[in-house]
Amino acid sequence: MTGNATLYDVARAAGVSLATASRSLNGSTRKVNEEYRQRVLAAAEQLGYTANVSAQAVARGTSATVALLVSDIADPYFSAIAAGVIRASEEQGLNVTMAVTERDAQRELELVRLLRGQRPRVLVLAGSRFTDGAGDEPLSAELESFTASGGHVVLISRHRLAFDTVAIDNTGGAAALAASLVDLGYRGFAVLAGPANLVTAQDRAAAFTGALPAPPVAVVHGAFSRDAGYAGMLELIDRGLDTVDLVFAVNDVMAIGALAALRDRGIDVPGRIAVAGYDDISTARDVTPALTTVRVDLESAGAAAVALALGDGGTVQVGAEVVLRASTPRR
Amino acid sequence: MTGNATLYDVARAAGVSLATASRSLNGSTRKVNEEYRQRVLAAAEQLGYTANVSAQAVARGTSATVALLVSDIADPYFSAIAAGVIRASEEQGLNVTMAVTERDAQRELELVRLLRGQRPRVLVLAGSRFTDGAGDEPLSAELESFTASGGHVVLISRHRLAFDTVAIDNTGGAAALAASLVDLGYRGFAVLAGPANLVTAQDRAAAFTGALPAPPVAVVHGAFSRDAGYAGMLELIDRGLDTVDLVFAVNDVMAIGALAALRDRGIDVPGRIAVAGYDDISTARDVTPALTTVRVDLESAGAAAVALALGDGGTVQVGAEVVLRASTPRR
DNA sequence: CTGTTAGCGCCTTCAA
DNA sequence: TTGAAGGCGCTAACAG
Repeated sequence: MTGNATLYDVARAAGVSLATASRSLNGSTRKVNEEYRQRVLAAAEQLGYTANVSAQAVARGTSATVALLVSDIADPYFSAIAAGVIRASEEQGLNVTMAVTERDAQRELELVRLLRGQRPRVLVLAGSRFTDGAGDEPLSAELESFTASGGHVVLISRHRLAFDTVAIDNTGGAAALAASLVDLGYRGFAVLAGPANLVTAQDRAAAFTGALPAPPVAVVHGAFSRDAGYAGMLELIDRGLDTVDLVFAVNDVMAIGALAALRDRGIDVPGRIAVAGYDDISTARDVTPALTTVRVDLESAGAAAVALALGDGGTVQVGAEVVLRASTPRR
Repeated sequence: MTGNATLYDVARAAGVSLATASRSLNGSTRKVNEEYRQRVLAAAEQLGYTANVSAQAVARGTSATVALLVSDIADPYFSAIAAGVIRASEEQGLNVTMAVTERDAQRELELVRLLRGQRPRVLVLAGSRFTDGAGDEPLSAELESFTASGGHVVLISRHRLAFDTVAIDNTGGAAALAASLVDLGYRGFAVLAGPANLVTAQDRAAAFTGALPAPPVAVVHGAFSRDAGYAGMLELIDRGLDTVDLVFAVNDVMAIGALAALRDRGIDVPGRIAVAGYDDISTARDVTPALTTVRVDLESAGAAAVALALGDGGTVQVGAEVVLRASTPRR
């Protein structure tokens, strides 16, 4: 067989009209003679027919797809979210298409435009906004015109924009973590605060320091990555951390980088200095010492996003829960 | 603005014909009066026009999409591959749509049919086949009729099927690892061999044991996951590993599970027993002790898959390189 | 170089 | 219930 079988082909093979074939294959309310139906199904099977979803999308004016935009799919944070989005989408018979922004606002805007071209039913944006609101304006406009044309937009963890959103509890979790650590006896804090212009990073850092009895000894900014965590920790070390007994990294990936830096410099963790992160990515429990962190159910967040879009919209919070592990023993 | 602007709208707004609008917006070889062109562009901009890719796909008879099928996107192995596929696709102006099989052959087949419906230009299947060939037949048929209709199929790491493939060096790497370990003085080996019916797992295990001077002391099967690695290691411990001085897990995720089990049982690594894995996922270097493994550049493999599809096809090997770390010191 | 006009594959009124 | 026919948004000959 060469070339894809078309609906017309199966209709002819089954000896029925196009309409009947369409109705028995993809139609909504079935009202087609059972015998015809069987003939069509058989013909389709025999010809290896698969409906051309593009054509369906054009004809119906809407496609069965969910478009997902993430910063970096290799980052466990986003791959967990993606897993949730994909699972929930598939359950609803929706396909997901996906693109990665590499944390570039400009690129993000382009990709949103591109994805809009697919006329997806839902557009999910995961990843935090920038605090300076750079590029917010055109993005908002783009998203608004998308919703105006019947699409659903769901934001994961970026509360600055006015769309349905799955909020991740950054402030509550960070504050609770700070409280727990103080409770454990820690007194001198340093913070690997991540990008100064990323809302999520800033929220976590601010809530954490806000819940401390005294201001942190040091705050270092850097990218949201493992390597930046490593570099930031080195910087902290070089600055001297005599009065520091705990380093809080605003995400686990950075915390793991920090652990590596401490190890490489021969500084005992948690003996000399304790470390805590945020997110509870799966490797958090596998590093040594196991990392104290704040658990966020990212996969649920992803699933919630599509549920929100397909449901009544609004905002939903996914909780954050402090998970104390070996990296922060009682002091 | 309500509803999506259509090409017809912008043509009218610009005072030109549909064809001219099409040509200046999406046309290939541009041969349109610059003034008209500007007018069209302005109108498009003003109306917030985005080409309906579905309509384009229907009209052109081909879509600009790459469909990617992975076993589990939350698994770092697959998310690295996905990152490569996405990056390379975007560089070529292709969108990627993605689905996850959850390692279920039946589901995989369904998803392939579903994805075919999108008439993608390329279909990338990542993830190993089953040794029993279960479900190979219908899958092959499906893939063949896809290629027959002009699509490109690329398999990543599953050499049993006759399509273009990005082969991952499982045997060479495993053999080299075995040799290195023997060289380091290890003599008693146990293998966490993963699923008995997964080609990749089997290849690695077989090549590893084949390169050993004597058969391994023990071989345990289980899923390809962290938890299965943990469970398998416990089983090994319970069987008694007096003569074992090294455990090889056929992938890093399992190896990390094994490390956790050893830690929980208070067994010193690498003092009492050494551990090695495969893949060199990014956390391999962050666990303690850092994991000896075999590096496979998964992201390159993903990128190579789309290059292959867009190029001349064939088979490409991505190399494997032994990476010795602290988990396997000289004995 | 521009506009007209068939389609692309499918869905969906509208009569029959 | 079935079939014929128009239309979805866009592209690609085809004439002008």
